[in-house]
Amino acid sequence: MASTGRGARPPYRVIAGEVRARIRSGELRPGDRVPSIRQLAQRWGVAIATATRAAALLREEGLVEPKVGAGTVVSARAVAAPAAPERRAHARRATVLDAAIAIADAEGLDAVSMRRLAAQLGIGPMSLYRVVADKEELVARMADRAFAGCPLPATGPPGWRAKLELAARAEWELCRAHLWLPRAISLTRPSFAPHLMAHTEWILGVLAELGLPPRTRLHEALALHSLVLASASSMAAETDAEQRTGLPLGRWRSAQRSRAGLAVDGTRFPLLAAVPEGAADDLAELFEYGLARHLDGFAALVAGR
Amino acid sequence: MASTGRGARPPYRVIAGEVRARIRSGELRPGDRVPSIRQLAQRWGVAIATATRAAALLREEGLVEPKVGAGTVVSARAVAAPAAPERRAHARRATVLDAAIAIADAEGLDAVSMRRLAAQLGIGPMSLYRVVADKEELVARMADRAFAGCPLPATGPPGWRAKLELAARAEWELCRAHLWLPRAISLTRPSFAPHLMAHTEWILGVLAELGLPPRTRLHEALALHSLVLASASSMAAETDAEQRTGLPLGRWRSAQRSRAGLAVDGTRFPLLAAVPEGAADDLAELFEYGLARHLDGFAALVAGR
DNA sequence: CCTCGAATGCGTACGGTGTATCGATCAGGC
DNA sequence: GCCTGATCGATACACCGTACGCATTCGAGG
Repeated sequence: MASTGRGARPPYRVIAGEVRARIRSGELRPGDRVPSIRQLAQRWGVAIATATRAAALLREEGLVEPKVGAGTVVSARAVAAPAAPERRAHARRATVLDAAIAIADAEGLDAVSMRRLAAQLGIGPMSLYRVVADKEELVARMADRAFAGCPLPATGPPGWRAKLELAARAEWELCRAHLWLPRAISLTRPSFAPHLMAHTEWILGVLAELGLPPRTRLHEALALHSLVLASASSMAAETDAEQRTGLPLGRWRSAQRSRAGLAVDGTRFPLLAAVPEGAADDLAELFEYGLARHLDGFAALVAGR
Repeated sequence: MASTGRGARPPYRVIAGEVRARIRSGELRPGDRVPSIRQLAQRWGVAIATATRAAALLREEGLVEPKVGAGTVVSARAVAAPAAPERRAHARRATVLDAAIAIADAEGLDAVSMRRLAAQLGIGPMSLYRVVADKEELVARMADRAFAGCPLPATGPPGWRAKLELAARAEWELCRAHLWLPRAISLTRPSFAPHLMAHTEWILGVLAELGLPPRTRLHEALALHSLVLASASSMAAETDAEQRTGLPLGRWRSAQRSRAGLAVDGTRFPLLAAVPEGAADDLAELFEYGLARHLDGFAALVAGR
């Protein structure tokens, strides 16, 4: 939760809202010039940067189009081609996201703070907010960009099962390379980013030939996705904890047992205690188990109709 | 990551380490008195509380045994039974955890900060650290306590499938009641807390009759667990985002589409666009779909041997 | 009785976080 | 040379987890 609570909106939002209302009401019509940034700043008694932020908000919403040197006008209808500054921001984003991904890969997602990232890039922390609105958006875009490294072939192997396995394993491998990915994705709203959507689209394409109702197709695609993420986030939690405590899983378990004062050895949880040492260590094996069972079940569904 | 980085250990750990070294080296032998708390405090130039903390650490490790009124001596071998103060801490923990759970239920896991929780209880923030060592431990214990509200019958319905469905749905319902649970659990090391272990134990009990190798049994139990958590964490992310942005999923999607400048409507992702509106909204249905497919697949595995 | 270990509570402080705002400067159309 | 919008570095705020200091109390040996 941000420092600004539920009710108190920051000034730049108030200003943007006022202008937006004037546009909506028809007082300002398409083509009209909206108050300049300095006019806004003076009118509201705020700094230029604040007025700039309000203007940027309106621009992002597609309500206005800035003409450098000639003021800002109310845009005609929808957004035209993204203006030059938009393209520039897009280019900057790439380097910012790459740096953020590098940090997350090396030291985990928690190490990616705005200050740290800015320092890495040699810029001020606040400069990042010209490229992303939020930290949340930063993380979401990181996840999407990482997903770009998970390309699926135009024509995969023959058979739907091999194709689905391919897609699931590709995503799994991606999560293995970027351990922060599952956390970043589960923070995002489901299927936000374009590359992630492309992945889902590919799977939907595989499912299209099977004669299932569209609702079922979507369920299957999302279920596969969840399957990968669940295993991957276990793996991430595991290696993360291992790094933090310095103990591998086995040793940690026994340490916890004695500390918690639990008599785990047979008396309370005999079956759990009987599990062979290190049976859960190989998360990849666990993932393959879950995938196999799920696809077996799905095959039964497909064959059944 | 805590403020104390990798290298700089807090003083109380340094003190404890020093004493520990003297015990390990044989300079202090079992039965010998270790320096009193006040002696330690004076010797290191720290407050009594810090020396107490160091002594508490050694006590927890079972290296020393305090004799009230007669100093602290190096313990003979292992730890004796947990003393009365341990019980008192246990009782206090319950009220602390209940308060924390209440906050998390009402306002989400992020609203549970040490300060906030302490304020709720009318105590100082630091008093919490007498009951839990960490925020991490707090969250883990919260999850475990919540899991206590997920009791499974001694003798469930007939048939392994009905029993597994019962267990999975019980966990699902629990996550539905406590939306923060999936996040809290995935932060914890897998199967840490006793109640969670009891759940796993119950499932292992169901699987015991099927004649599968132990490794497979564990895989199945963990797979079921993951299945529930994956769906539940999607649900949590969804309702959380809905609260924050105030938009339900459908509206948010269209807003994002226009903002991101994506032409989603058919040109780039035709299959995704063709999915009926609101098909992914019912997470419960998605969960049931995943559960059914998985159990079908597992049934095939059971029948196959 | 006196002293010691333990528990408790409250206050302060440090270093971190995300991000709103300020003030000044840079680049380009009229 | 005006004005425009774009950009940057620095400051500030509120909050976080938690280490540490200090004062007090309790209950059990010596």
